[in-house]
Amino acid sequence: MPVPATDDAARTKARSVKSAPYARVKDFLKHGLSVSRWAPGALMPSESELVTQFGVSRMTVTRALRELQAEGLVTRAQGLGTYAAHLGQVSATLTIRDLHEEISARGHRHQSVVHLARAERASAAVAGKLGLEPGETVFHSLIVHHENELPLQCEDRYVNPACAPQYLQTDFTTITPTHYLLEVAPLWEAQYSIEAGAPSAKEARLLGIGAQEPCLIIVRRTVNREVPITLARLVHPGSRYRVEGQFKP
Amino acid sequence: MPVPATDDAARTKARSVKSAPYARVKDFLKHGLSVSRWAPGALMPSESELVTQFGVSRMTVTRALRELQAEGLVTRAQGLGTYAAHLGQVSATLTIRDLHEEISARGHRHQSVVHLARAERASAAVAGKLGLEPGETVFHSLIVHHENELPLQCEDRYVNPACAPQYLQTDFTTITPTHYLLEVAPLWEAQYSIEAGAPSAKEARLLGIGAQEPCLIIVRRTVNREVPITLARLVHPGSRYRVEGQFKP
DNA sequence: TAGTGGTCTAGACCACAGC
DNA sequence: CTGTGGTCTAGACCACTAC
Repeated sequence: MPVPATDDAARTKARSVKSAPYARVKDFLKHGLSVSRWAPGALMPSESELVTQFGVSRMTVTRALRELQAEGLVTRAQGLGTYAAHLGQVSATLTIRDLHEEISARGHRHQSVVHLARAERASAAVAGKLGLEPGETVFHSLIVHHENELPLQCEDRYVNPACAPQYLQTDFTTITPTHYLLEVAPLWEAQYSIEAGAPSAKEARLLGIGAQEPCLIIVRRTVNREVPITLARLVHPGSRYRVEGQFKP
Repeated sequence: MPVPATDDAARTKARSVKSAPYARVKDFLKHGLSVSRWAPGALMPSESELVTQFGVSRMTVTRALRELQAEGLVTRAQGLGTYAAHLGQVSATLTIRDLHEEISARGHRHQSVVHLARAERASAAVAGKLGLEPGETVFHSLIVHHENELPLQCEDRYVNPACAPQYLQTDFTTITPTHYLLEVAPLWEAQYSIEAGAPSAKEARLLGIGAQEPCLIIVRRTVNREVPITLARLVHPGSRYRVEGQFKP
């Protein structure tokens, strides 16, 4: 028989059983919420109650509650208390990956065919959404992405030249616009909509599908620190693409 | 000249200018990330550096960094340091609201037509996804939701009876299944997929649309603490519905 | 051994809500 | 006035990494 239980083993065991105090408080509250111990809108234990109940300091309890608040499971109000949240609307996390990564992750080949990459004068509609004046210069690219030689996405994109002056010099056959723009402006906000619709005649031709085939259309507008960066319309054949996501409290 | 600055005024000004110390640290780092002061993957200032730089305690710095980590803007490793995150994949927040609330919020009328609400024996496919044995009892509802008398969603749903025994007693003309299930099981996880496709013949008939019309189809599976609750297929005419969301670091 | 993050403590002051 | 959350401090011990 080897040496008796080492410190390491004892510590590992203790950790796996007790985990961190703040996590124990958090799990206690989370579990109570999941079994409706506190109904939505009900008053939950105060910080000081949890302090005495768990025998930990207030900072520890505060951290647990703050994380639950960040996750949307409780709402807190100064002077009032902590309340179980109404989960009437569920915020799900939808991960939008760079298409090149997504295809590579599947072990498939990704190929970009550049149909357009030039400077244009902005139309009124485009200018409005990119914060430009109509007639100002705007970069416009039209790229069809293939997965194993099968067209997967038609990417029609307008870019604000002020945010990415080198945009047109990029080799889009090796770097996707999304990837390039992420490097140029790594922190941004985006609004998007997802809808089903028929492709335009041009899109149908580029994607090699029928004019009636349902397509998943994502329209995304990206801004960085109040400055609009880019406007993209991504059209996918419905039979070849779907968006997946999950919600996890 | 009026009375010298009151305490209140001084405090308000101080607050609006300085805000909370942890927020100042956070904003400093966030701003640096947005202007590429630290490129993705680069080493960022250590906690102790920030402590001396801002003249605050370590707990304050820690909080700022922990929140940035939770937001996915930095990655941290014990013994190594804090690194600017690669934002190769963007997690967007997609809010799925109860359809009744969504329609009401637009100031429109919502009407549910119940085409089916009964117990069935689970098929192999449904049983597998709900954690049941084939042939076990499962609740099945088929409801068409209308917005101002126009069909908007065909909701085909299977429910695990163990999670919602009273499901079939619910009056679905006044309470949506989503709303009811949220009350029965307030804390849950969901996986879903969004795709474009043609409706089935039955769905086309129920929605009053052509068999070729593109539809936005959401398939959602919901589980609560390892127990599958419900499986839903939501079919919307592409011309009448879209999903919107946003990403905000 | 030195530097990093991960966590906890025991106090403290403040702002806010309700009585 | 009391109780609530919101925040900060100055220290502490630990685990991990790299040299």
